[in-house]
Amino acid sequence: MLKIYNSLSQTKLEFTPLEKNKIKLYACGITVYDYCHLGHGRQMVTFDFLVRYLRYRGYEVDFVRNITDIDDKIIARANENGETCDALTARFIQAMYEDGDALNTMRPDKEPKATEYIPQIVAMIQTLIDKGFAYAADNGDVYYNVAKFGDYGCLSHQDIDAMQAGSRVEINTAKQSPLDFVLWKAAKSGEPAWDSPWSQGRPGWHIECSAMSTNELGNHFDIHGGGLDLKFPHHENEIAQSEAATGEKFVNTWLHTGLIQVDNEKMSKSLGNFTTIREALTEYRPEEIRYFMLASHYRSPISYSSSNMQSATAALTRFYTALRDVTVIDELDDNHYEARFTEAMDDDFNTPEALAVLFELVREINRVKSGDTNKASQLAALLIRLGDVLGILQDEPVNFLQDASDVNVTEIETLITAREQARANKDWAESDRIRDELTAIGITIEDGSEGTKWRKA
RNA sequence: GGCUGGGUGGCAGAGUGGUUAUGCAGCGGCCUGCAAAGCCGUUGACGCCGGUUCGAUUCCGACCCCAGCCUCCA
Repeated sequence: MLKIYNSLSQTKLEFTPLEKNKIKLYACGITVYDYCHLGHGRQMVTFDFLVRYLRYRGYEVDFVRNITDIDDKIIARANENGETCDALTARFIQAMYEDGDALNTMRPDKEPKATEYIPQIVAMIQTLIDKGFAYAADNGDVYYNVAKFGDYGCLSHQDIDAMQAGSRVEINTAKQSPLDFVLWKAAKSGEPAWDSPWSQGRPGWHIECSAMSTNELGNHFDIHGGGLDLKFPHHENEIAQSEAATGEKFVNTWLHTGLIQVDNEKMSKSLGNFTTIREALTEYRPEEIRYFMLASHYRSPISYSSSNMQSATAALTRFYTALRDVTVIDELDDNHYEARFTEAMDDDFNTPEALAVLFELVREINRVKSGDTNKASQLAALLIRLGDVLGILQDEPVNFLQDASDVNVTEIETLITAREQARANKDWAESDRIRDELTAIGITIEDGSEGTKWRKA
């Protein structure tokens, strides 16, 4: 029984899709004015294994993730660079694909862009005005009247009065209340603008997602997610917009991914403590980054640190060492490992628990490896298949362990051959000297019955 | 100040009203020329104070601490 934690009810609930065996899922994508950092990466990886698991579980998944390609920051950055918004966003959309691909994440089924949904956005704003939930101000802006939506705060579990008391929103005289948020923003001269009944302008950030999600997935769909930092106000505002406009329930399950921290603080653009995905990839391999993210529950904060990354490397080394020299063949029909893996993942996508099951599989493989090679092969096939659900363990073990990209294979093999000669002569001093030499260049040696193997330390 | 999460062994990180998480590190053993890898065994924990209970790390309450949100942010 699949259970998912729902931010609305603040409990783990049995998950039942609206349509039998079909899940409609929307994730808030990124605003493309800069390179993605690891926080974005975690969100991509989380939705990726989530979709992989749901499909593995037999559901048809319609996965939509938007791209915000018009917004104040995009305009500001394009101006700084002296380029058009279109040129800027095209570049960073391309970069986003490169980063997502590098992390072995699948592309969403649909990726609506805000600029391609202006008519739908304008129509939704008009509906909100007609129904009395929004008002056009004299300056050409349109605002949502938060006080009109009775359930406002249902997701962040705050009431309007408390929010106003703690509000740090700047004074904006065009708004009737500080909590009201912009649906349509009138353009200043030189800014990109679209026609609307209220002004030449552009959509607010929140309305985009309401328009794109309901147009792609229907007024009422299964799962909507994003980073925890989007819960308020973004997702709260989406609920207010969508439910007011359609008169229907918007989303059944709200799912939020935990944030990445650096030195006990959130990784973010504004704090400037972020590492971009491509920067991280110069230091670590994609699978290590992915493992690092899988090693904690998706809702927990995780700390990007060298020691945590080293743990990821160590764990993957153990997996690939077990898989090395095992011929993978058809696996056994039934076994308790897969059942336990599924049980763990069914419990709100408990990847740490699922990985623990995979480690037990590793131990079993290592136990039978030298005796029952047939069984080892079957278990290895299972390990690789379950690893694929998490998006890991798909590399050739030797590729991972030797990572020949930054290593001189010829030099290593020459040294190993020389060492084997010394060992044959029982010249242990020379043998150990060569091993020290290999250790010095970061290579670990393992003497086995099938000869000497090496891997990066 | 309000609203969310969370505080678990040396580190990371699951979980549970009484019983092994798991990985790394440590210790003992096997294997090895010695190592490495692997296997077997093993030490070690639940923020603080009360309460409920035969029994709480697990439930309840207070307190302390940490993070996120209340402004754009995955």
